[in-house]
Amino acid sequence: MPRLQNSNSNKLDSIEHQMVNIFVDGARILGLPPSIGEIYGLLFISPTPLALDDFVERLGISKGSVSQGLRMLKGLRAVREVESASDRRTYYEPAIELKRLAGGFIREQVRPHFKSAETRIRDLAEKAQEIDDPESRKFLRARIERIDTWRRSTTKLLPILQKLLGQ
Amino acid sequence: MPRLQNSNSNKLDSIEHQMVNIFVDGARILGLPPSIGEIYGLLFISPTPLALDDFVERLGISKGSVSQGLRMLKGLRAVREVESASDRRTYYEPAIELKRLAGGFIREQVRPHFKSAETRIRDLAEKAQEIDDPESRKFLRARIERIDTWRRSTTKLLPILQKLLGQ
DNA sequence: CGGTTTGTTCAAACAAATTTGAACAATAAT
DNA sequence: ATTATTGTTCAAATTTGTTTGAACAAACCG
Repeated sequence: MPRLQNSNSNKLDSIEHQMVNIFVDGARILGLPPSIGEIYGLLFISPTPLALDDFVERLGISKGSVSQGLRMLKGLRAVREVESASDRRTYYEPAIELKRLAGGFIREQVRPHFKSAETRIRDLAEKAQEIDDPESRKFLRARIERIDTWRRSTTKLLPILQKLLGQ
Repeated sequence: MPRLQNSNSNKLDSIEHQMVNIFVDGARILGLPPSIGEIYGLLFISPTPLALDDFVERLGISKGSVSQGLRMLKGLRAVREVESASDRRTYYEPAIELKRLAGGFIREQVRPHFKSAETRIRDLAEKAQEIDDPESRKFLRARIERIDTWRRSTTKLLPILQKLLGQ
């Protein structure tokens, strides 16, 4: 049976909706699922902490999505749990400092890739030594060296980046 | 009818394969399709420029994929056309300077998002003025201001980033 | 010309990522 | 103890993104 809704409960109002969309776009840039953007976005404009059911109701997405989304956002240090003595539920607050958000993203999403790239490049360099033709070997070595230079430059840049986002 | 293959033609050898995989991973980090990584990766370890059919044969992917992939890579300035007087086909060479690659990616994939975000944040700021409750209005304005600060910081960072990748 | 080569386009097929929802565990309330 | 509440898990369903391949256009060749 459909029930009446007041203007603030079940349907996102226009501003909330626009804000959430901006974050969905932001998530897309970062290669994160839309639900992550929705959840963080709603939290970002909420004047009070929110619990799982609030996201389900106001975003109209499943409990499962919200649970997984919050887990990922916790991993990214983009949300924090807030304890509330009076309530069994876990409430969440957004982290809103760009530096911290960038730090979490770099740690969780960027560094692991670079770490695995390091290994794979080393493997490749070894294999390249076994090549017979000196011409080919030289060329390949130069290319592998090039990628590794990229990797090093970029890795060194990450902390600088985070620092520059500090203010 | 299956035909015999020599060891350099149809099947990627082990090193080529490993190198291509590294680039497929790289593409994933950047949110680009695997085929883009394959194409650029193969080109990166090729001592000579390659034409469309070379990619089709050596990567075993369709002509359509290669055509679209090369178009995107051209847009990103990650590959360059090389003219060859003796041949009708268009050959490609990779751009291998990190600075240039980063520049292309920023221009094509990052800036457009920021540009559209700018508009959407402005719209949002206008809408926020129409809110009646002064408390809510104040809070929302602060949040919108916060996002816009993020946007400005990040936008200002892009050229610096590119510069720092210069060596 | 008519045939061949080269490359593009785009709807359909396919693959991968995301979301759902029902089953479940854990804890609290009665 | 029994029921209600809160949150998790994960296989299946759905959605989204990627690749394919056949049809086509353009340029060249004999």
